[in-house]
Amino acid sequence: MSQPPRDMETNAAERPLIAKPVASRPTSSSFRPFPELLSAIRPNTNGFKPDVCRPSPLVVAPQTADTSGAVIYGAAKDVVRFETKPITVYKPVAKVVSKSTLSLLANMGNLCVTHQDLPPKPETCGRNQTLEPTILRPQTFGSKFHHPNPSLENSKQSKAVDEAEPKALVTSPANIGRPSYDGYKWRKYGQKQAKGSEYPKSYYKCSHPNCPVKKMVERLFDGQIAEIVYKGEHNHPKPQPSNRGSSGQQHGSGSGSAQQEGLDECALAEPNNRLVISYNVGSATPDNPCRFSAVWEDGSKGVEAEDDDERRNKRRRSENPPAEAGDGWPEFRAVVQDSAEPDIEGTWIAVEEVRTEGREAQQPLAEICMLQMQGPEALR
DNA sequence: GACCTTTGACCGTGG
DNA sequence: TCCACGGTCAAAGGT
Ligand SMILES: [Zn+2]
Repeated sequence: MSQPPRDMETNAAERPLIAKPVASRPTSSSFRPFPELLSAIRPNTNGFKPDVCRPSPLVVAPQTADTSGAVIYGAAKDVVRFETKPITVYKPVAKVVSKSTLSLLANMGNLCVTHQDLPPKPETCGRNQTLEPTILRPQTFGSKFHHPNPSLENSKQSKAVDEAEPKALVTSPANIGRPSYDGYKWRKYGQKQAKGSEYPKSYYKCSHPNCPVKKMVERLFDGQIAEIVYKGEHNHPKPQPSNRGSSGQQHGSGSGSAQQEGLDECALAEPNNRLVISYNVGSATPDNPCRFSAVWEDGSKGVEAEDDDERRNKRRRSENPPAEAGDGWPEFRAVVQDSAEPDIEGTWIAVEEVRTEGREAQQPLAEICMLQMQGPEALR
C-alpha cells in the first residue's frame, strides 16, 4: 500500500507548541525571575530547538486552550493574519523543590523526594550566563543521575545546565507512566533517546481516525513529564471519558468547574492534598480576561488573580494577599507579571509560598509562564 | 480482536 | 558524499 507522506510538516494545521500540563516546583537555583527569562531568550531566539521554533514569524495572539492544561494553539483566527507559523512557548520548569520546601514536604508525609545538598543560591541568573534555551529546556538533575556514557556527561547541554542544578526532585505519582491527561487518546509510535539529553522522548499520535495531531513528550527518569510539544489541531471533539479514574482521565479532577469555564488546569501533587491551579493565560481574550486561581483540593485555601485588561503591554506586577493560615498547608499567593519587551509578550504567574517565620525569601511553589514572541525575522 | 507499547530499522535533513 | 540526528514506520508482543 502506499504510505501517507512521512513528513507531515507540510500540514498547515501543524503548529508546534510547547506545553506542560503539570504544575512544577522551581528550585532556588533554577528559578529565574520573569524578566530574566525574557532577557535570556531575547538576544538569541535562533537558539531554540529547531523542532519547536522555526525561523518564522511568530504571532502574538490569544489562543485557544485545551481545557486539560495543555495549551493548544488553535483558533486565534481573529488575530492571526500576519504570520505564517505561530508558535507558542509555554515554559515549564521541572518539578523541583527548594530545600526548605523539601523539609516542609518531608514533614507532611511520604512524598517521593530525592535530594542533595543545595549549593549557595546564585544571586541571579545573569543574562549572559548562557543562552541555552532554558525557556524551553527541562532541567536536568546533574550528578543525581549517573550518565552511562561519559561523553554524554560532558556534553554541552548537560554541562550548561548542571551548573545550576536543582537538588531535589519531587515526583508527582499521578503523572508517572502516562502520556499526560489532556483528554484525548494517544497512540505511541516511537521513542528516542535525545542526543545529549537524559530524557527519552516519546512520540504520540492522536488515536482518533484521520486526526493529524501528534505530540512529543519528554520525560524525566522518574517518569515525570518534562516537556510536551503538540503539533496540529484536533479535528474532533475531545472523547468523553468512559468512566472515572480508569485511564488517565484523572487530570484536573480537583474542580470540574475550571474546565467548564475554559480554564487550563494543572495540579501540584502533595501527600494527601493537591494544589489545583487553573488559569487561562494563553487563551485570554478581551471578553475572557486573564484569570488565575490556585486552591488546595481540600478547599483549605485559595488565591485568585484576574487581569481585566488583557491588552496590557507594560510591566505590571500584582500580588494577592496571602491566603489565610491555620490548617497546616502552606499559604501561598499569586504573583503575576507581564513582559515589558516589545517583541515578547508573556505572562508569568508564580504561586509563592508564604513564609511567616523569618525564613529566607521563598521560591515559587509553582510557576506558569507563557511567552509569545516575534520570530527572528520580525526582530530585524 | 482491538488497541496499546516497545523497539529496531528506515528515511529525510542538515552540518 | 558522509555522517549524525530526529522523526517515523511497522512488526512483535502485551493487555
Ligand atoms: Zn485528535
